[in-house]
Amino acid sequence: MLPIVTILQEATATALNKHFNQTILLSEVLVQETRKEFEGDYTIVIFSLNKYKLGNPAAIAELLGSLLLASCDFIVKYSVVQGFLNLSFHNNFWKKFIIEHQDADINGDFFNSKEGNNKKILVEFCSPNTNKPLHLGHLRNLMLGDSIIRMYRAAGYEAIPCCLYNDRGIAICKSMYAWTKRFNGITPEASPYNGKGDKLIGDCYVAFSRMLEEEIMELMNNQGISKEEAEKIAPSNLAINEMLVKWENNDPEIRALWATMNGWVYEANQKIYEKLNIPFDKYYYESDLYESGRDIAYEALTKGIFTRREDGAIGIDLTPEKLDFKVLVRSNGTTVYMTQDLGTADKKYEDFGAEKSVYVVGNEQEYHFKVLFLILKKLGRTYSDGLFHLSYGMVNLPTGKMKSREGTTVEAEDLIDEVTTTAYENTIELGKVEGMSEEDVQRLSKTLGLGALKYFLLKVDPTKNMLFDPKESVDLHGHTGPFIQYSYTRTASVKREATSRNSQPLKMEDKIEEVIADSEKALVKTLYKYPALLHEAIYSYNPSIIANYAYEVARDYNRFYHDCKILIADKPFLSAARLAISNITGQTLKKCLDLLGIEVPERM
RNA sequence: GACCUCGUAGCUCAGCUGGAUAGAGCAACUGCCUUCUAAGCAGUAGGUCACAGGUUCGAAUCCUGUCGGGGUCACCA
Repeated sequence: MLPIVTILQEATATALNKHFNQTILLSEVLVQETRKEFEGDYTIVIFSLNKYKLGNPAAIAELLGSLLLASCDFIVKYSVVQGFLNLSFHNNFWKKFIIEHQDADINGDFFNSKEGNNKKILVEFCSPNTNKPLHLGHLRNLMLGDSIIRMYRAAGYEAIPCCLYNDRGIAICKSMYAWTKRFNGITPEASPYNGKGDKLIGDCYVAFSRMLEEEIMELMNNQGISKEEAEKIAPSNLAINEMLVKWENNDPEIRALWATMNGWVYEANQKIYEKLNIPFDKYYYESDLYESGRDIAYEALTKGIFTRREDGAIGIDLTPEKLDFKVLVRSNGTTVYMTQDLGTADKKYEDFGAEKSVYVVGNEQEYHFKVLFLILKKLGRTYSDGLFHLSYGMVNLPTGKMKSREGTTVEAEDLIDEVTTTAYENTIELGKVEGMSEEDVQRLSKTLGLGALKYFLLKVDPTKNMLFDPKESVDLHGHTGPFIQYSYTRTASVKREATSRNSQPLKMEDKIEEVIADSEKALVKTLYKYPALLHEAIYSYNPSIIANYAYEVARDYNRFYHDCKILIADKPFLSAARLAISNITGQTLKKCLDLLGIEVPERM
């Protein structure tokens, strides 16, 4: 089924082409929903055709109106207001939609498309370091990545979630060194960590910074040297550099410590992924990949794509692209971050052969990915056109920026626990626990708490920086996840009640006029838009489109619910129609939330 | 310094491929539960769409400039 906008564009172009013997492009025909203060369903903006010099807009609108009325059987009337042609659809059009979709299921054709044709798309997200716990920024990342995966699956792609662990390097050495110095013998099982090894490692990382600061202060005071000089000779800094060298030389002791401490973090993170219900199909580790781009670099050098600079460094001159010379192998023969990414890109393609590959990474790395993709293209990688950096904005706190070294972060796990607790308290307070076991209440609280958190982070345009207000994130009213979940439970409740009353489905012969009155129409029109919005959300890698649409559906439904009695004993056809609308709404809300990774309860 | 990005109600955000009187939520104030769940609905109030020019039938939306916030510009990751 073609989207209605396309149908109207085609009908308009066909009618006018014939009448004026001109070629009007579909894309030049502007079709939009009629504003609610005017009569009509869809509007054609005649001004948009000005460039074809067809004549006075009002006259063209009249003409087009009569042509469309004749050619499109679903149009029942039209009106012209200035240069706007407002088209009213026959109630049958909406009724047909309701009848055809009253049994639609979230796994069915209406809610999913096949446009992906089972093509593979790899989505890398989260990308944690192993030297500290996951924080709020990772949560935004995780939820975006998960939602992208879900949206692509709904569009018929084979979407593969993967996670790259930055498990080596100087940062991990900092935590390791601090642990040996200050925490030796303390394991995640010890108090106050209660099994949370990521927190222990995070504390080590912070401890290292303090230790180093103390040393630098002491050196500066005692030896009267500058801060830069003090940094160079501070024992802790010397020690971690030595550690890094030992690690690279496979020193058994260092490697063992490294493996143990990383293990703590993997375990802790895994628990969080499980809590969030965000699984990965594949994990990559920097420690396996960090030298993998070297061969590519040397090969590119022989092909003349890369060049050797006078100082011996190998890289690529991107000044023609108005970028700089990018070094990929240092003059001492070691590789850089970008080189590793070249190797990783090849490895991913080797593993999955995905035509599309998305990196969900913060916008501070835009330059990095711009250069990376450009180099891969110059290297002639066939997959390079399918690479996309989903660049998302930072999450700020009311108190300012998060800095892990200063301990001003919001840790992911704490936040998840907090929203769950708040949801629990609210559920109790509202007296919604009747007939529920303690276990039910716990499960509901988790569903609602996570719903609130995920929705809060996903409703904002991913490319924009956002402010995280802890109070607002656990709110259950208004433009929130729980509001949408609540709206779903209303549909579920109506459905249960209808089943017990044995309501019959809507049939074609049921009265049209009463079935789609004004009270129902706004909601039906909103429901009708789902496929177009899914397409738009996928096309723009933007789950917030789905989030905001779900809110629109929920709001329209609650208005409808308030204005219309759904289960009316004396008017079975009307009841059937409203029940059908309610059911479609329920599935739409469930599907939208599912695309956002949010579960729905049946009661709340 | 150069480049990128953002600036919409007290706060958080929609709207931005140019279209009709700029929309929500939160916060404030008013109403509405004997009814399919009030985690809801309806209403009041709140705006020079940062500012100044330009493009045109029409600009929150496009262009230029100014101001303000954020980011990037490594042989760091």
